[in-house]
Amino acid sequence: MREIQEGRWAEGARFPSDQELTSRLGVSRMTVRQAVSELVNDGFLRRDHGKGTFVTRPRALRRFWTVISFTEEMRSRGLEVQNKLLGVRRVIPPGPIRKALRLGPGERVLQIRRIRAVHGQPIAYNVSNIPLSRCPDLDRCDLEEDSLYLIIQNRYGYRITRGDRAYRAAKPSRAEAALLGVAPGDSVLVVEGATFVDREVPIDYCYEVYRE
Amino acid sequence: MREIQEGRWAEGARFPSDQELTSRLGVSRMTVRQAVSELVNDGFLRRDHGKGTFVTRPRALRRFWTVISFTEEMRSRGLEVQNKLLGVRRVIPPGPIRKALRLGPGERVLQIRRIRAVHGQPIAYNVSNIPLSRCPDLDRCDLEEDSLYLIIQNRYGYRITRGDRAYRAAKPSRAEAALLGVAPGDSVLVVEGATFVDREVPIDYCYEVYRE
DNA sequence: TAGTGGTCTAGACCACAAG
DNA sequence: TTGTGGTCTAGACCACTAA
Repeated sequence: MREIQEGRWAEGARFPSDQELTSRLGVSRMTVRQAVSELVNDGFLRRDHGKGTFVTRPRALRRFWTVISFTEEMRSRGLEVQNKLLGVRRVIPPGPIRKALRLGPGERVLQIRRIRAVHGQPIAYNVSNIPLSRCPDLDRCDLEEDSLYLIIQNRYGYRITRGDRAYRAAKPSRAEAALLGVAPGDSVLVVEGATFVDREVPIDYCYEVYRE
Repeated sequence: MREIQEGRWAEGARFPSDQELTSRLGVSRMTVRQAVSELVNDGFLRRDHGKGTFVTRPRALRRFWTVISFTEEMRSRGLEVQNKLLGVRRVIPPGPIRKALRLGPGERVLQIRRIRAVHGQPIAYNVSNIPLSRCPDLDRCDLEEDSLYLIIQNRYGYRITRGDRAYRAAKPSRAEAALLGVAPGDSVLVVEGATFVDREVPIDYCYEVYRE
């Protein structure tokens, strides 16, 4: 009973209710719901409790926020994210990071090390480096609770406009393997790069290791 | 009835059968199946028809290939991709692209323009620039059928090792809006950058516009 | 053959939204 | 109050797998 397909419905149009499909197709309601659920999962329909079922444009497959922010990417997939703070320090960054952030020789950054977990399983190890001159007293915020980029935008009034990322497959260091719960020989995905606000001002240089 | 959670099962271990859960928890089988289906969808369990249900490690949320290759990313989500070839030309690339690809002044690239579609809906506009010196006669391959990066690896023996990408939200050009079927004022995601093989040799400079 | 998952039935009660 | 989706029941038959 899978003959319900997308027949060029207009976006936002009302889709037949469970009851209507049940009687029209002569199948039981559980069967209807299962078929409709597939279309909902594929992003063609949206159910509103008490209101009805509606045709929706298939959700965008990539959006600026979902590629730039780990938290947003996971949420867009309907997964809950836990951030575990490993450490927060004010440090003078190494040369390449200083360069990428366009900082003067003595300027310090806030180095934030975190483990991102989904369903309690560690997924990624993340190090962010944020210039203190651009986000003063960032270490007074609740960095464990919510999206770092949300804080940067809401508390400091920046607008994040661009993200540069380099992707490569690699072997984790011993410490990274231990943090992610993988074998040292396993392959991991390393993502690295700067995030920019407003007029091309770098606000973060992040280094991430994803379990693969 | 959602009290079935992940209780640190070993990977590959057998999960209780529907029947066993039904009698053990005192609920009906449809209820059990719905709860188990959620765990299957979230990647914690795998069902094998006739064999049983097994614990599986949650699938990786980001892998090198799924962030580097559009085709692979869509396939990993269980979606079918269609590539529509708009045009293939041998051209001398503009300065910034020539620089990113580390080409000499007169060297030519194969410019490949494509529309990527999922479920018949256009999702992205993509322009790849591939040095002909590194992939001679690439225009003789079937570029519509399959993954460009698969061809580069299989036919030319390269191993793709790194991808650099810059992400930004933008407004589409009039031509891009028309190709993607969006309004000119809508926001789109622009992705741009080089892909590298082996010893940091750039093999592609791609420019992509995603519907948002 | 016995056990598993895949699908389906014909009901039921509930929570939510709108008139 | 009515109609909607969310959840659940207690069965049933089928296809697949392995002994």
